Amino acid sequence: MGQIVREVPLPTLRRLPSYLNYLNKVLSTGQAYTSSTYIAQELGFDPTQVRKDLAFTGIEGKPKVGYPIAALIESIKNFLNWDNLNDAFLVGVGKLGLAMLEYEGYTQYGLNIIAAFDNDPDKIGKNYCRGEILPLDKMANLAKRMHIHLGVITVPANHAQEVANIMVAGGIRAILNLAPVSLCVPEGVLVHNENLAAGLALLCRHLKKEG
Amino acid sequence: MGQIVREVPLPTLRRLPSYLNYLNKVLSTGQAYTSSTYIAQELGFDPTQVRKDLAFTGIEGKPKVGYPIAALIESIKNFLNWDNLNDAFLVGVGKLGLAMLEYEGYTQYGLNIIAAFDNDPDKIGKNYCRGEILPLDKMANLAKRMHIHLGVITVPANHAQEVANIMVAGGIRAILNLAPVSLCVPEGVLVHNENLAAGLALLCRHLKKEG
DNA sequence: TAGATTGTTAATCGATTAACAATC
DNA sequence: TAGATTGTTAATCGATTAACAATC
Repeated sequence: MGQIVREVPLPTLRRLPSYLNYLNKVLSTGQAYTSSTYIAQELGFDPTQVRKDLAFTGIEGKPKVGYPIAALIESIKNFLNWDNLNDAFLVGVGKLGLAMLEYEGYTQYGLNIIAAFDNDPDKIGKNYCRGEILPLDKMANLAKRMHIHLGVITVPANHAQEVANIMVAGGIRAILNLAPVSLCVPEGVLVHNENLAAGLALLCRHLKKEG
Repeated sequence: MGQIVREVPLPTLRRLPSYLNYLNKVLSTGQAYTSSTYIAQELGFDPTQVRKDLAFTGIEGKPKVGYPIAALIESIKNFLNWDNLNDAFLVGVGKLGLAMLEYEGYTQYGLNIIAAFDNDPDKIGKNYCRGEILPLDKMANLAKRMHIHLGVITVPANHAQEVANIMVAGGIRAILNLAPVSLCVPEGVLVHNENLAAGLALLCRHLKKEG
């Protein structure tokens, strides 16, 4: 697994998008400043935690006043690399893949899927909302040529590792894996497994406890 | 012996599905026993952690031998309430909602979506793969009558809280929220927010660091 | 100023990892 | 038996929360 030197705590990184959501909401009301107390109350966090999290992004607050909202949003976005879109390739144009391709909102989170691949001859050449489905065997070369570093895997579980290998061969260094398996990748490549199993475990266990 | 039922650590709960994945794979090779060492190696965990996690489900291993795979799978499934399917209502038949409805694999994770709701007149009455889309205003009553306790939210962010309120009114006690907002629900109701923002934060930050 | 708020250091809490006796 | 493995207690690590001086 890709081992990374981690200067920012992972929980902090995971919370930053929540701050962004809240801050955007408050900004649209015309407010200019907000404080860790308000943010914490709204999101159910601890105020100290909020201050520490935000400090990682480099923002400086003003005692008595709080944080300038617009600057704070920029600071978080910059920290997450969300001020520039990260171009990505998606592999696996099934139902889930198509839903990903057609959803517009991911640009808000720095993700810009610019091409989709599959190895099903029935799909290759077909058009989706924003382009044509390309053959999987062109992916690695294209990724190299276009300097794509982010990949999205939406193939069935039994093909996910194979696709990951191809992505790595194409120079991709960060993979959003929506297949329900954990993947092996070399050092330096980061995989994030996003599948519903863990969430359902929490929810189903909760229901079991409550009877 | 009469044990104090200690609350299960959340990280443990999140890891249990990974064990299940691995164990099912090994079971299909015909092996009867496996050990914490092997499991840990395969999944990149610590062997002690594996033993502690598994102990929470009530399984007992045999020194020198390890854990009986079939029994362990049953133990985990039972612990997660995944041996019985949890019937669920889904609200919001957009692209993502439809992908959820058409994917068959969630039954493996204890989820069984038995009805889909929307408030778009153009969608109500239309059929998806396994049924008819129902009007949202029938949802709360139906949930009560059918004793549905699990809900899936796949509406746009700005309607998610409203839908959550209706679910709670209908007696739903566990919500899988796929809209990119955090929801307020009363004590006793568990919401799991499943959106890609946190994962993308990790991946995009990784790319930024690596240049 | 007075009071709210930041930024930081210290204390607490919980999860992970290490050590090891008991087991078959 | 001998050696691998479990289950449990102790040590470590990291994140959260508390306390508080500095600030405007």
